[in-house]
Amino acid sequence: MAQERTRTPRSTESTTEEQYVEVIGRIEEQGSPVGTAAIADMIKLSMPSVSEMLHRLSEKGLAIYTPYGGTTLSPDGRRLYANVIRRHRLWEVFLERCLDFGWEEVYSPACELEHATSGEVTEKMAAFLGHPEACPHGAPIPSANAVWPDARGIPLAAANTHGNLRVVRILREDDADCLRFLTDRGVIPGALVRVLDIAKFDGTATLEIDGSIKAIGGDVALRLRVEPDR
Amino acid sequence: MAQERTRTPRSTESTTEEQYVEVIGRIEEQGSPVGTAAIADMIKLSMPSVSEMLHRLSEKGLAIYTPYGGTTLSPDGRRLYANVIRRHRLWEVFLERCLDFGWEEVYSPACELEHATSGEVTEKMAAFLGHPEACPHGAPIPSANAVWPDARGIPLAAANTHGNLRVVRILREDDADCLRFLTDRGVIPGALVRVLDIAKFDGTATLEIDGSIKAIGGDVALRLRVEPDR
DNA sequence: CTATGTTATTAGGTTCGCCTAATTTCCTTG
DNA sequence: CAAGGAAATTAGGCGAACCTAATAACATAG
Repeated sequence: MAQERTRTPRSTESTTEEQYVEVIGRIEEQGSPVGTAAIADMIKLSMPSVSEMLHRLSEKGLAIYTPYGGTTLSPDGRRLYANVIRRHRLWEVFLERCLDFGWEEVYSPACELEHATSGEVTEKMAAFLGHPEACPHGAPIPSANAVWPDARGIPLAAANTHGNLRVVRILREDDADCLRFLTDRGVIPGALVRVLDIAKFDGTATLEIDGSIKAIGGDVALRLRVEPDR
Repeated sequence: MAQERTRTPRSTESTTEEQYVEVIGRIEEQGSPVGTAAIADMIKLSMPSVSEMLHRLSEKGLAIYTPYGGTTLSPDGRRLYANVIRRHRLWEVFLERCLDFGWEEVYSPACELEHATSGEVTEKMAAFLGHPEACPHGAPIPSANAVWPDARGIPLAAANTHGNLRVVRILREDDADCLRFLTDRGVIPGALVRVLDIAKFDGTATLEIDGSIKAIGGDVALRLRVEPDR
């Protein structure tokens, strides 16, 4: 309602700024260069809008931005990023575990909730959920003081081809279509798979899952993280 | 994050508009006349800002606004109001029941969350919480199709002075100080009280609660709703 | 029935976020 | 190393939501 004029009792960052910081962080984490175009593409806004906001984030000390040269999160920006991701992924856990959403559906409602969540609510949620260390996609949840747990899993292509592998994480949790595709094939976090082949040519993977054989395109295979099953 | 440009997949109402509608609805429900000043006061904005927004709400068909003459919610506005209140109070139930917030603290975090909650999340929350009919303050939660359950309780002053009464609702759930005051005295929803006296002069009430005697000022007493204890 | 104060609106201005069109910078390829 | 194209920025504008100062409407008390 109103009365509390604290839109968000976190600091002075607007929802919009948080969104930009989140997008920049995600691109950085993918290892891609953080260009204005990449941000604009992911956030679905025009490049001039992004360019303008980068100046603002830079002034605010959240990003390090060199015109024509790309963008990085500053230490403050990285702290905020960890915080936003923490809120986001805790909501994802809640939505899947308590509200009966599928793991492939939790991303977007979490995006809406994350910016409306105070620190107090965040920490009480974490306690309520038993301080989970990963979201339903297997991605790590940073601690309240912005420390990241060790990322679990290695790329499928890097795994020993012999022996059983446990799927521990799937990247690009925003790509609902891809997640549904993988769900169809049984490739979900926690699944046990065996690699029959990975094509040298384009990375297409042939997997045995639950006794049946499934093929996964190279692009998608790159998004899987696995661990040897002990 | 981004990608989903649906700020809120409900309709086309902005967060801001929802806030105004909520405030107007609450004032209406109190029975007070809905003047620009009352809205401005509750929402903590200047009167010109409110005046401007009333024109916009009027155009959008959410409010019926006569310049110099006051405002009412339109049927559409009333529907939206019920919807916002539903989200708000479901969050309050969740915050109190699951996250260990006190009933006097749930109001403002719920204000932040309510505008970021899609219909799908709302209904799954309702199911998760067992379709509660009242918030922690005893206020009714409208159904998904905007039907209000019967309001429980009668004003303290209207209750039979002899016999035990059950506190079933406390109005003005936004007034945290008052709620804390009442908590101190054990006047919380569900408490059993006996009226020893209600001053004719100013309504000051003398109550017996849990074996001890407590006085409650007339203004506050007006906010209590009770039921005869069977 | 006029004077006065309260209530409300109009006028005019700001900031934030966003856009399109025009221009600039940079990189690459012939 | 010039030319072309991709990437990015600047220029100029717009709407939403806010504000202060100035003005108008209404209600009521003398």
